[in-house]
Amino acid sequence: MVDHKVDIESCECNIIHQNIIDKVKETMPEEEHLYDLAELFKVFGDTTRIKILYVLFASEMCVCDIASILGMTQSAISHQLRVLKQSRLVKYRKEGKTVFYSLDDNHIKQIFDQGLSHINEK
Amino acid sequence: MVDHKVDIESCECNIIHQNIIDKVKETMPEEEHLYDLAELFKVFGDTTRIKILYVLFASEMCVCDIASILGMTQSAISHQLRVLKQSRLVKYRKEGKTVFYSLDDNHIKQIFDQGLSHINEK
DNA sequence: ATAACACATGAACGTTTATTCATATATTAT
DNA sequence: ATAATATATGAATAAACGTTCATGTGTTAT
Repeated sequence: MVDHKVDIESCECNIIHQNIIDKVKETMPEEEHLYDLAELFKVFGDTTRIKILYVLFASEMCVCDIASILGMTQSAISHQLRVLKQSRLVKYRKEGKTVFYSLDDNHIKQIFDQGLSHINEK
Repeated sequence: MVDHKVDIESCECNIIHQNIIDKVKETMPEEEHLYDLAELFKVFGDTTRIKILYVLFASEMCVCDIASILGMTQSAISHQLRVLKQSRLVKYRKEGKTVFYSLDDNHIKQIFDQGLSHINEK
Protein backbone atom coordinates (compact mmCIF):
# COMPACT_ATOMS: atom_id res chain seq x y z
CA MET A 1 0.00 0.00 0.00
CA VAL A 2 1.39 3.37 -0.98
CA ASP A 3 1.76 6.12 1.58
CA HIS A 4 0.33 9.36 0.20
CA LYS A 5 2.27 11.71 2.44
CA VAL A 6 3.07 14.99 0.81
CA ASP A 7 6.57 16.31 0.36
CA ILE A 8 6.78 19.78 -1.06
CA GLU A 9 10.12 21.30 -2.01
CA SER A 10 10.72 24.78 -0.51
CA CYS A 11 9.02 23.82 2.74
CA GLU A 12 9.85 21.45 5.53
CA CYS A 13 6.46 21.29 7.16
CA ASN A 14 4.27 18.34 6.34
CA ILE A 15 0.98 19.24 7.87
CA ILE A 16 -0.95 19.25 4.61
CA HIS A 17 -2.69 16.15 3.38
CA GLN A 18 -3.19 15.16 -0.22
CA ASN A 19 -6.98 15.56 -0.10
CA ILE A 20 -6.64 19.18 0.98
CA ILE A 21 -4.17 19.90 -1.81
CA ASP A 22 -6.59 18.30 -4.27
CA LYS A 23 -9.44 20.39 -2.94
CA VAL A 24 -7.37 23.55 -3.28
CA LYS A 25 -6.52 22.69 -6.85
CA GLU A 26 -10.21 22.17 -7.65
CA THR A 27 -11.29 25.42 -6.06
CA MET A 28 -8.49 27.52 -7.54
CA PRO A 29 -9.31 29.16 -10.89
CA GLU A 30 -6.70 29.33 -13.62
CA GLU A 31 -3.66 31.49 -13.05
CA GLU A 32 -4.78 33.86 -15.81
CA HIS A 33 -8.21 34.40 -14.26
CA LEU A 34 -6.65 35.16 -10.90
CA TYR A 35 -4.40 37.70 -12.54
CA ASP A 36 -7.32 39.35 -14.33
CA LEU A 37 -9.29 39.40 -11.11
CA ALA A 38 -6.49 41.19 -9.29
CA GLU A 39 -6.22 43.65 -12.19
CA LEU A 40 -9.93 44.40 -11.93
CA PHE A 41 -9.79 45.04 -8.21
CA LYS A 42 -6.70 47.17 -8.69
CA VAL A 43 -8.92 49.45 -10.77
CA PHE A 44 -11.41 49.65 -7.89
CA GLY A 45 -8.58 50.32 -5.46
CA ASP A 46 -8.46 54.06 -5.97
CA THR A 47 -10.75 56.65 -4.43
CA THR A 48 -10.90 58.80 -7.54
CA ARG A 49 -12.02 55.93 -9.74
CA ILE A 50 -14.54 54.77 -7.12
CA LYS A 51 -15.96 58.29 -7.05
CA ILE A 52 -16.15 58.50 -10.83
CA LEU A 53 -18.08 55.24 -10.94
CA TYR A 54 -20.47 56.43 -8.23
CA VAL A 55 -21.08 59.62 -10.16
CA LEU A 56 -21.88 57.54 -13.22
CA PHE A 57 -24.31 55.43 -11.20
CA ALA A 58 -26.45 58.55 -11.10
CA SER A 59 -26.15 59.70 -14.69
CA GLU A 60 -24.00 59.71 -17.78
CA MET A 61 -21.72 62.70 -17.67
CA CYS A 62 -19.02 64.60 -19.55
CA VAL A 63 -15.41 64.71 -18.40
CA CYS A 64 -15.57 68.34 -17.43
CA ASP A 65 -18.59 67.83 -15.20
CA ILE A 66 -17.09 64.84 -13.45
CA ALA A 67 -13.97 66.88 -12.78
CA SER A 68 -16.06 69.72 -11.44
CA ILE A 69 -18.21 67.54 -9.17
CA LEU A 70 -15.16 65.81 -7.73
CA GLY A 71 -13.17 69.03 -7.51
CA MET A 72 -10.32 67.63 -9.56
CA THR A 73 -8.37 68.47 -12.69
CA GLN A 74 -9.83 67.58 -16.07
CA SER A 75 -6.52 65.89 -16.84
CA ALA A 76 -6.58 63.71 -13.76
CA ILE A 77 -10.12 62.60 -14.51
CA SER A 78 -9.31 61.95 -18.13
CA HIS A 79 -6.39 59.74 -17.18
CA GLN A 80 -8.58 57.75 -14.82
CA LEU A 81 -11.39 57.44 -17.34
CA ARG A 82 -8.86 55.85 -19.64
CA VAL A 83 -8.13 53.21 -17.02
CA LEU A 84 -11.85 52.59 -16.52
CA LYS A 85 -12.35 52.39 -20.27
CA GLN A 86 -9.54 49.87 -20.67
CA SER A 87 -11.16 47.68 -18.03
CA ARG A 88 -14.47 47.95 -19.91
CA LEU A 89 -16.15 49.47 -16.89
CA VAL A 90 -17.24 52.63 -18.69
CA LYS A 91 -18.14 53.48 -22.25
CA TYR A 92 -18.46 56.84 -23.98
CA ARG A 93 -20.38 58.62 -26.67
CA LYS A 94 -19.29 61.78 -28.45
CA GLU A 95 -21.54 64.75 -29.02
CA GLY A 96 -19.67 67.54 -30.71
CA LYS A 97 -16.79 68.60 -28.53
CA THR A 98 -18.24 66.84 -25.54
CA VAL A 99 -17.64 63.23 -24.56
CA PHE A 100 -20.25 61.60 -22.37
CA TYR A 101 -19.15 58.70 -20.21
CA SER A 102 -21.47 56.09 -18.75
CA LEU A 103 -21.29 52.70 -17.06
CA ASP A 104 -20.61 49.64 -19.15
CA ASP A 105 -21.09 46.94 -16.55
CA ASN A 106 -23.86 45.55 -14.38
CA HIS A 107 -21.70 44.00 -11.67
CA ILE A 108 -20.03 47.14 -10.36
CA LYS A 109 -22.86 48.25 -8.10
CA GLN A 110 -23.22 44.78 -6.59
CA ILE A 111 -19.49 44.49 -6.03
CA PHE A 112 -19.45 47.86 -4.30
CA ASP A 113 -22.43 46.94 -2.15
CA GLN A 114 -20.75 43.71 -1.06
CA GLY A 115 -17.65 45.71 -0.26
CA LEU A 116 -19.62 48.16 1.85
CA SER A 117 -21.28 45.24 3.63
CA HIS A 118 -17.87 43.96 4.65
CA ILE A 119 -16.85 47.38 5.88
CA ASN A 120 -20.01 47.95 7.90
CA GLU A 121 -20.17 44.47 9.33
CA LYS A 122 -18.00 44.63 12.40
CA MET B 1 -38.32 83.53 -10.80
CA VAL B 2 -34.86 82.27 -9.99
CA ASP B 3 -32.74 80.66 -12.63
CA HIS B 4 -31.21 77.45 -11.28
CA LYS B 5 -28.34 77.25 -13.71
CA VAL B 6 -25.24 75.73 -12.18
CA ASP B 7 -21.98 77.53 -11.93
CA ILE B 8 -19.15 75.48 -10.60
CA GLU B 9 -15.78 77.01 -9.89
CA SER B 10 -12.88 75.17 -11.55
CA CYS B 11 -14.89 74.43 -14.70
CA GLU B 12 -16.30 76.57 -17.49
CA CYS B 13 -18.69 74.03 -18.91
CA ASN B 14 -22.31 74.31 -17.91
CA ILE B 15 -23.88 71.19 -19.26
CA ILE B 16 -24.92 69.83 -15.88
CA HIS B 17 -28.38 70.54 -14.47
CA GLN B 18 -29.22 70.96 -10.81
CA ASN B 19 -31.35 67.82 -10.64
CA ILE B 20 -28.46 65.68 -11.81
CA ILE B 21 -26.15 67.18 -9.22
CA ASP B 22 -28.76 66.51 -6.57
CA LYS B 23 -29.11 62.94 -7.74
CA VAL B 24 -25.35 62.46 -7.61
CA LYS B 25 -25.22 63.79 -4.07
CA GLU B 26 -27.95 61.37 -3.02
CA THR B 27 -26.28 58.37 -4.62
CA MET B 28 -22.78 59.17 -3.39
CA PRO B 29 -21.85 57.61 -0.04
CA GLU B 30 -19.83 59.55 2.49
CA GLU B 31 -16.25 60.40 1.67
CA GLU B 32 -15.01 58.11 4.44
CA HIS B 33 -16.94 55.11 3.13
CA LEU B 34 -15.57 55.67 -0.36
CA TYR B 35 -12.08 55.76 1.05
CA ASP B 36 -12.60 52.53 2.98
CA LEU B 37 -14.07 50.89 -0.10
CA ALA B 38 -11.01 51.78 -2.15
CA GLU B 39 -8.78 50.48 0.64
CA LEU B 40 -10.64 47.18 0.64
CA PHE B 41 -10.33 46.74 -3.12
CA LYS B 42 -6.66 47.68 -2.91
CA VAL B 43 -6.27 44.58 -0.77
CA PHE B 44 -7.95 42.48 -3.47
CA GLY B 45 -5.77 44.10 -6.11
CA ASP B 46 -2.85 41.77 -5.75
CA THR B 47 -2.46 38.30 -7.22
CA THR B 48 -0.73 36.86 -4.18
CA ARG B 49 -3.48 37.96 -1.83
CA ILE B 50 -6.17 36.73 -4.22
CA LYS B 51 -4.45 33.36 -4.32
CA ILE B 52 -4.15 33.19 -0.55
CA LEU B 53 -7.86 33.87 -0.20
CA TYR B 54 -8.71 31.22 -2.80
CA VAL B 55 -6.56 28.71 -0.93
CA LEU B 56 -8.44 29.55 2.24
CA PHE B 57 -11.78 29.04 0.46
CA ALA B 58 -10.81 25.37 0.39
CA SER B 59 -9.48 24.95 3.89
CA GLU B 60 -7.87 26.64 6.86
CA MET B 61 -4.14 26.41 6.50
CA CYS B 62 -0.82 27.24 8.12
CA VAL B 63 1.54 29.87 6.74
CA CYS B 64 4.11 27.36 5.65
CA ASP B 65 1.62 25.32 3.64
CA ILE B 66 0.21 28.38 1.90
CA ALA B 67 3.73 29.37 0.95
CA SER B 68 4.42 25.91 -0.34
CA ILE B 69 1.22 25.66 -2.39
CA LEU B 70 1.80 29.05 -3.97
CA GLY B 71 5.51 28.44 -4.42
CA MET B 72 6.45 31.56 -2.52
CA THR B 73 8.57 32.56 0.45
CA GLN B 74 7.20 32.15 3.96
CA SER B 75 8.13 35.75 4.57
CA ALA B 76 6.22 37.06 1.57
CA ILE B 77 3.11 35.12 2.59
CA SER B 78 3.41 36.26 6.19
CA HIS B 79 3.60 39.90 5.12
CA GLN B 80 0.51 39.49 2.96
CA LEU B 81 -1.40 37.65 5.68
CA ARG B 82 -0.79 40.65 7.85
CA VAL B 83 -2.48 42.87 5.29
CA LEU B 84 -5.42 40.47 5.05
CA LYS B 85 -5.62 40.31 8.84
CA GLN B 86 -5.65 44.09 9.12
CA SER B 87 -8.56 44.24 6.68
CA ARG B 88 -10.37 41.62 8.76
CA LEU B 89 -10.55 39.27 5.81
CA VAL B 90 -8.75 36.43 7.57
CA LYS B 91 -8.44 35.29 11.16
CA TYR B 92 -5.99 32.89 12.79
CA ARG B 93 -5.72 30.34 15.51
CA LYS B 94 -2.51 29.13 17.10
CA GLU B 95 -1.70 25.52 17.71
CA GLY B 96 1.75 25.13 19.18
CA LYS B 97 4.28 26.57 16.78
CA THR B 98 1.81 26.54 13.95
CA VAL B 99 -0.62 29.34 13.07
CA PHE B 100 -3.70 28.37 11.10
CA TYR B 101 -5.33 31.04 8.98
CA SER B 102 -8.90 30.97 7.77
CA LEU B 103 -11.45 33.27 6.19
CA ASP B 104 -13.16 35.86 8.35
CA ASP B 105 -15.69 37.21 5.88
CA ASN B 106 -18.70 35.94 3.95
CA HIS B 107 -18.64 38.50 1.18
CA ILE B 108 -15.29 37.67 -0.36
CA LYS B 109 -16.47 34.74 -2.46
CA GLN B 110 -19.42 36.70 -3.81
CA ILE B 111 -17.26 39.70 -4.62
CA PHE B 112 -14.79 37.47 -6.45
CA ASP B 113 -17.59 35.75 -8.37
CA GLN B 114 -19.01 39.10 -9.45
CA GLY B 115 -15.54 40.11 -10.54
CA LEU B 116 -15.12 36.95 -12.58
CA SER B 117 -18.53 37.56 -14.15
CA HIS B 118 -17.33 40.92 -15.35
CA ILE B 119 -14.16 39.42 -16.76
CA ASN B 120 -15.92 36.59 -18.58
CA GLU B 121 -18.77 38.69 -19.89
CA LYS B 122 -17.44 40.13 -23.14
C1' DA C 1 -8.39 81.13 -41.15
C1' DT C 2 -8.54 81.94 -36.26
C1' DA C 3 -9.94 81.52 -31.69
C1' DA C 4 -12.15 79.01 -28.15
C1' DC C 5 -13.30 74.89 -26.06
C1' DA C 6 -13.53 69.74 -24.53
C1' DC C 7 -10.80 66.20 -24.10
C1' DA C 8 -6.54 63.15 -24.56
C1' DT C 9 -1.86 62.13 -23.68
C1' DG C 10 3.34 61.96 -22.82
C1' DA C 11 6.85 63.00 -19.47
C1' DA C 12 8.15 63.89 -14.87
C1' DC C 13 7.67 63.65 -9.97
C1' DG C 14 6.62 61.87 -5.56
C1' DT C 15 4.38 58.16 -3.19
C1' DT C 16 2.95 53.61 -2.41
C1' DT C 17 3.69 48.78 -2.52
C1' DA C 18 5.46 43.71 -2.99
C1' DT C 19 9.25 41.00 -2.31
C1' DT C 20 13.74 39.83 -0.40
C1' DC C 21 17.04 39.42 3.18
C1' DA C 22 18.34 39.27 7.73
C1' DT C 23 16.85 38.78 12.10
C1' DA C 24 13.59 38.52 16.08
C1' DT C 25 9.99 35.99 18.77
C1' DA C 26 7.73 32.06 20.44
C1' DT C 27 7.05 27.19 20.95
C1' DT C 28 8.66 22.40 21.16
C1' DA C 29 12.00 18.69 21.68
C1' DT C 30 16.39 16.99 23.49
C1' DA D 1 20.12 25.32 28.52
C1' DT D 2 20.32 24.38 23.51
C1' DA D 3 18.74 23.41 19.05
C1' DA D 4 15.17 23.23 15.78
C1' DT D 5 11.00 24.91 13.85
C1' DA D 6 6.98 28.14 12.59
C1' DT D 7 6.01 32.58 12.13
C1' DA D 8 6.60 37.71 12.37
C1' DT D 9 8.82 41.87 11.20
C1' DG D 10 12.08 45.87 10.04
C1' DA D 11 14.91 47.74 6.40
C1' DA D 12 16.00 48.00 1.66
C1' DT D 13 15.14 47.78 -3.17
C1' DA D 14 12.67 47.88 -7.42
C1' DA D 15 8.43 48.39 -9.67
C1' DA D 16 3.85 50.38 -10.15
C1' DC D 17 0.82 54.17 -9.64
C1' DG D 18 -1.72 58.93 -9.42
C1' DT D 19 -1.35 63.62 -10.24
C1' DT D 20 0.51 67.68 -12.43
C1' DC D 21 2.12 70.28 -16.23
C1' DA D 22 2.59 71.17 -20.88
C1' DT D 23 0.96 70.23 -25.11
C1' DG D 24 -1.62 67.76 -28.83
C1' DT D 25 -6.08 66.61 -31.30
C1' DG D 26 -10.55 67.42 -32.90
C1' DT D 27 -14.81 70.18 -33.04
C1' DT D 28 -17.49 74.51 -33.07
C1' DA D 29 -18.15 79.38 -33.64
C1' DT D 30 -16.79 83.77 -35.70
